[in-house]
Amino acid sequence: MIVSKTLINWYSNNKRELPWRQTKDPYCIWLSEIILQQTQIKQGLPYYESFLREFPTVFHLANADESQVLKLWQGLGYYSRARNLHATAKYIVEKLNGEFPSSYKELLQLKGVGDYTASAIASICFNEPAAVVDGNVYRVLSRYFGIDTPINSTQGKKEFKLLAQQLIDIENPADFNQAIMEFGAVQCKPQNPNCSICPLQDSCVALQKSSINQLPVKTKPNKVSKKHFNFLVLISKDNKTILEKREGKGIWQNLYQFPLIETKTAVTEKNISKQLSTHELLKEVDFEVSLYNDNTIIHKLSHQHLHTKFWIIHVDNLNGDAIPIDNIHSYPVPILIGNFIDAFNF
DNA sequence: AATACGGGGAC
DNA sequence: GTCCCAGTATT
Repeated sequence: MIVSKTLINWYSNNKRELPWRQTKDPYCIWLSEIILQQTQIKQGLPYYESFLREFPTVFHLANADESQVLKLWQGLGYYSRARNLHATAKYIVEKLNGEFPSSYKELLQLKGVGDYTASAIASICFNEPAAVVDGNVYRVLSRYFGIDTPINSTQGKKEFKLLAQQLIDIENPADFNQAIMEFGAVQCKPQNPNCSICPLQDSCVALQKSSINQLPVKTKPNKVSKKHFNFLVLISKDNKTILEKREGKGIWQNLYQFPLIETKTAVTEKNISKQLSTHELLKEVDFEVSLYNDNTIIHKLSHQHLHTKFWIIHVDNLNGDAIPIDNIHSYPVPILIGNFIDAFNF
């Protein structure tokens, strides 16, 4: 693949001199990779130096106290990395005689080592053609191939990993992996990359389509939206009520609920009464309304908080769609409704 | 499939 | 403020 060669060539001419690039010792590579997870080189570099000074080998690290490791990690964040680092060092010393696993598959078993880190160590130290996919690789590939699959979706992770794996130079996986990452960090950077000096400018899809700034696509974590649900618990003198089936998409499809009035904001009894008098089910009907729950029930779904009020509405009669309250348990209902039914003394 | 997990750098 | 950074573990 010509792209792979171009990247490796660019790397040989442009790579920064970094201490972990002077060695293939798995301990050093492992340490550097853990430190650099979600961490910029500038921030991680001093920690790499101090860790190697304090713990020159995996045996030194394994013999330390966890608090000593955490102290040295102080300020770097994501402290589970430090705890896993220490635990893994002990594991390697005590169970593996101080010898690092040498394949992607085995490395993946280590605490704190995921797909990325296992690939990095396997390729750099053991020449295994396991493609790394980090934030840089997502950016380079999405732009070069013009792929807009969200990089934080399951689909995207699969797709980009496969693409990187197809692209990797099996003759030189170590340099290819580091090349594409370094290229992403230095040349194909997030903001305002200088594409006029890019060695891939002639074949970059995003550049042709002027979509460099649109890629990669990352779906925003949906903010939790707040909704106000008002359920109308209608009760007739002959002990009937009304349940409605939820149609269409969205939550609770095909489940049953009391007639619902969704409002933009929380409503008062006075406020809801006004709406009720014109409601389809209550037109020209005498009714008496009261609020069941004084405290708003906040039902939490993944991306919605449902601020819920149950309004008890007594009427003389209900039409033919009403069901006997005694049958209410035969209908599938959301937990929110089910909890109310169980708690309410019909 | 979401979410928690840190802190700093770049704009 | 917003986005991003050589991601992983847990729910």
